[in-house]
Amino acid sequence: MECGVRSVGMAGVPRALYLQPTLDAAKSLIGKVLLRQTDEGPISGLIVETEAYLTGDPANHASRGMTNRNRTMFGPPGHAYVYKVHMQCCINAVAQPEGVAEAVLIRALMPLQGVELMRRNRGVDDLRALCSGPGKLTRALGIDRSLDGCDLVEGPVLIVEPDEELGDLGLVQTTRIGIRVAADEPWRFYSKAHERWVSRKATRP
DNA sequence: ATGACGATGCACT
DNA sequence: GTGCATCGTCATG
Repeated sequence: MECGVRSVGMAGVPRALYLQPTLDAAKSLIGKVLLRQTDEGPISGLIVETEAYLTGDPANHASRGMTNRNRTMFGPPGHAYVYKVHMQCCINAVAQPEGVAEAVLIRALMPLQGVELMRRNRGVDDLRALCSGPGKLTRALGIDRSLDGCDLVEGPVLIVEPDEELGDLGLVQTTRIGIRVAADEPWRFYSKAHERWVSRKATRP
């Protein structure tokens, strides 16, 4: 039986997850499932890598106030902030009560459902390359800016519990990737048990 | 109207 | 490790 999703129409993880301190929310999202419902069926993957973006953090898109691009970050928790960078889109879960504007970037997935759709969407065959980066995984799941603001508790993009117990993940905490400011803050998290699926391993333990 | 700049990915050394 | 394609967004004039 295929792992990852029970049925279409299920609810996402409770909104309370996104009201924890954002670093805790980023840890809690490791081992959950990101699910996109499409006409051709579900596409999903286990969240294995995240990053937190906090208040007063110069790398946070919201750190210089609300703009047209980042307005979703200032909205209610548990919604998807989808933004474009270069040619890619990236997806975040908005954390904290409305107006606070913190978020968790989803950086890598272990593919679960809809792998052939992912291969078609990405135009690559290698399973390990399908979702091992924030721009790769959105492309694999068919997520673009039209889904900005979507409720991750209700869909059509959701974060749900995995349907099997995962055991010990061995959470790794390390520095964030691809930023020029606040680059030393250890606000990236990944599952050591799923290290082969992450975008990049920690350089120093 | 225009210029600077990416929370990237990929090709290449 | 380095270089760069490529374009939406934002700040500025």
